[in-house]
Amino acid sequence: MNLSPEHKALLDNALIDSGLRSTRQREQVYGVIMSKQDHPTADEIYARAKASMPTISLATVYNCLETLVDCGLVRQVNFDREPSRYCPNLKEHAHFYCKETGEVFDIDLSGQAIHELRRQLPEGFEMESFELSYHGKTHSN
Amino acid sequence: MNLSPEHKALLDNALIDSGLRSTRQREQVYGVIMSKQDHPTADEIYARAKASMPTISLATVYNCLETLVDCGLVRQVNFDREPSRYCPNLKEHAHFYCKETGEVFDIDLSGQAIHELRRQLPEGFEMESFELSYHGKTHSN
DNA sequence: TTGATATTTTGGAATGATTCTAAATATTAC
DNA sequence: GTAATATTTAGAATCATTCCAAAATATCAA
Ligand SMILES: [Mn+2]
Ligand SMILES: [Mn+2]
Ligand SMILES: [Zn+2]
Ligand SMILES: [Zn+2]
Repeated sequence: MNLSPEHKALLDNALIDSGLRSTRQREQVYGVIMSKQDHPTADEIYARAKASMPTISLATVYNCLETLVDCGLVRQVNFDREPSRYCPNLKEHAHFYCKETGEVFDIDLSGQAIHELRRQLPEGFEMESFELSYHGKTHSN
Repeated sequence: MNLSPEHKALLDNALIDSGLRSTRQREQVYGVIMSKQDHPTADEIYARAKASMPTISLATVYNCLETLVDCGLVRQVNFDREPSRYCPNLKEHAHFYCKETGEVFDIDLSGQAIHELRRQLPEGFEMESFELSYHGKTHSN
């Protein structure tokens, strides 16, 4: 019950580029992730997706998530060994995990910070991606 | 079959400080981790430990690892959802994961880089730790 | 359209790292 | 020593995720 025309087009193009088909389930899962700016687990995405598509299966949610991640439309985010979370924010950014509430926050990174991160790699290390996560508590105020 | 007197003292003090007992198995697991500068999984640590202590169990390895991590003597390192790895390097550092070989490398971080990382956090986020991991390939030469 | 073909979805079984359990051992305190 | 406490151990349980094979669906050519 969502997915803007822009996102629909993004999805279809990405799928076509990968030689994959556009399906109701893929739209639904992508829509669920895009419609809320948070970091849900597969289970949470399954629950939200079922609300307007009661027949979708958990296996399909996992399949769609893998597809979306592989197409670069969604980011997979892991904290320690907890269940994976999925992030709609494609900008290069970090995550803050609050150990009190379990909430996850996006943290923007300055160009300078990203540059500095790259600079740490010695000769011979070809970085393709990095993951930066902060753990701590948030002052609720 | 290892563990320098310095490490033995470190271990005993840390255990005492936590109200825990010094045992052969804890020494063995700590010795295994300290005796090689790499990032073994629990299974690998189990295999190495068994070489000189054939009766040690995998459950005990897991128990010892948790104890050592909680005492701050060893770092637990995770890449995506792969089995946890354990790191003897207590300095604040990052990890480079080579997607070709699966090897893990320690990456030193400059004070400037660490400062820059801290600087990214907005008001209200109290960082207790951070994890930075790079993914890519290494030029073998 | 129609049917052939390739892809996707689905429910349920399998996987595998880790954790749990409860009995056997080891360590510490008295 | 003996009792009290902590630790180890083997095996069972957990649980997120992956695998499987059958049913449903999408695509394409005629
Ligand atoms: Mn994947
Ligand atoms: Mn732990
Ligand atoms: Zn995010
Ligand atoms: Zn390390």
